[in-house]
Amino acid sequence: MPELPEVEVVRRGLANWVAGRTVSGVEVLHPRAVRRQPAGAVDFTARLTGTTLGAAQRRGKYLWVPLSGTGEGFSLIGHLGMSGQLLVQDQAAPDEKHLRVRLRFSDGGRELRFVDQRTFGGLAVEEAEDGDPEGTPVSIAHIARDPLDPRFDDAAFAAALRARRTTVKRALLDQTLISGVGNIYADEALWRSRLHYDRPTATLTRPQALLLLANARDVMAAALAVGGTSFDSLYVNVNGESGYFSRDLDAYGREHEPCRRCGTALRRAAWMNRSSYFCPRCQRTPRVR
DNA sequence: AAATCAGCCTGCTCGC
DNA sequence: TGCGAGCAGGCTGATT
Repeated sequence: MPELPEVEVVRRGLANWVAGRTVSGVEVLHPRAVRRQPAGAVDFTARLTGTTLGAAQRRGKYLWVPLSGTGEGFSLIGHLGMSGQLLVQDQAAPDEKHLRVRLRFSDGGRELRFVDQRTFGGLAVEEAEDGDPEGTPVSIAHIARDPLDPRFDDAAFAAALRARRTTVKRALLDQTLISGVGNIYADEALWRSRLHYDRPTATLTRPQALLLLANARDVMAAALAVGGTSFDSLYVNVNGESGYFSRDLDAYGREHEPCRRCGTALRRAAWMNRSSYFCPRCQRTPRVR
């Protein structure tokens, strides 16, 4: 499941392979893939056809590609959801089973395909938020900056985190507070910080909040570095089977395996319809809830 | 206003 | 072998 590092790999791929190319044709094979387009697939196709793609941008897990020419002022936005992939493919390559959207280009080169098994992801063409100098699309503007963004404000984050009346993992997954963090990197950052997922945010000290942020940033940067090395330049995709599961995870998916700090068997707890992996010794359960 | 959570979606694995 | 349950879980929108 793509989180910030995986989406960043895709962004780089888009910047390398589709920037500067003009869209000659659009095919929507599943309407759900463009459900965020208010006027539907026909409108999506019309707005995209004939435009030229710019350099891909990213905030958290969202991507957007500014359009020029007939699409000036608009962006193609994308979210991979749980299972989305953006692939640069030969036109002759057979359609993927879960191919949802196809973009062809006027140069006759490889096409861009949006493939998504579970259709939690999607594409849309959207205008920039009014007055935003960075051209952030409307539906992305409410998302907080991510920790790899140079303009992320560490001190403001620490203060906002401590002001919340919730628990720390919920806060990490709240994309309006900090973006890009998903279930995997949340568990990794908490393990590195020796914090239990149910720790009330209000009980964190400022140094603890800053340490948690630093750990989240570090683990995502380290994953991005690994993702870069295993990135297959033939594709602009995240391929779950080709190396991203070999990341050096310390917590996620390691139930019953020894903690790399203290040797205690890690546990998995059901949490919010998902799982939390933690060390019961290093990450003590908060006494008061 | 902030916090919470059902629902969306498909493929795979497991137990019976 | 078939079948249902459980699991993977980010985000939207509704509710409290």
